[in-house]
Amino acid sequence: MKSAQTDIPPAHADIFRTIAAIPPGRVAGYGEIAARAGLPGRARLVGKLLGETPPGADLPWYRVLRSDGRIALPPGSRGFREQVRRLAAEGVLAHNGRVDMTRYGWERNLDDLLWAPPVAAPSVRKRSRPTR
DNA sequence: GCCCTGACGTGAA
DNA sequence: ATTCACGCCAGGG
Repeated sequence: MKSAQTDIPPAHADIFRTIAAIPPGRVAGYGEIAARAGLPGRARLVGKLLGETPPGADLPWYRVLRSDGRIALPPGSRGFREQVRRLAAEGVLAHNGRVDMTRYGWERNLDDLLWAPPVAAPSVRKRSRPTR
């Protein structure tokens, strides 16, 4: 019986589940999601699905970025700004539409070791430059 | 069936 | 940093 009411292909379900599993404050690439969902090389499928997914969906779609840390949506678009805002709300800062994957990436183990959090806060911290 | 178009990724120039 | 060509796959015309 193929009662067709939930026409959600298992592959899609796996992708959604994987996206939902991205830890808050972390981000992952389309390809990474596909691979984790057991569909290596299917990055485009992930993008396709998110494109079909309504903004109000109960899914952390904003934690998915391009492999280079760039936001995939058109710069300046509604969704783009929305994504930047949502990420910022989690502490993930984007500069010029780009996020530092070595710092916020789901798999940043390597960097984690190198980054060795300098416990004490340096008093000579440079102030963010005025604009840009 | 062919061609083009995507919230993509990677390697080469 | 940019641009191109491919690879990949689902849809649409």
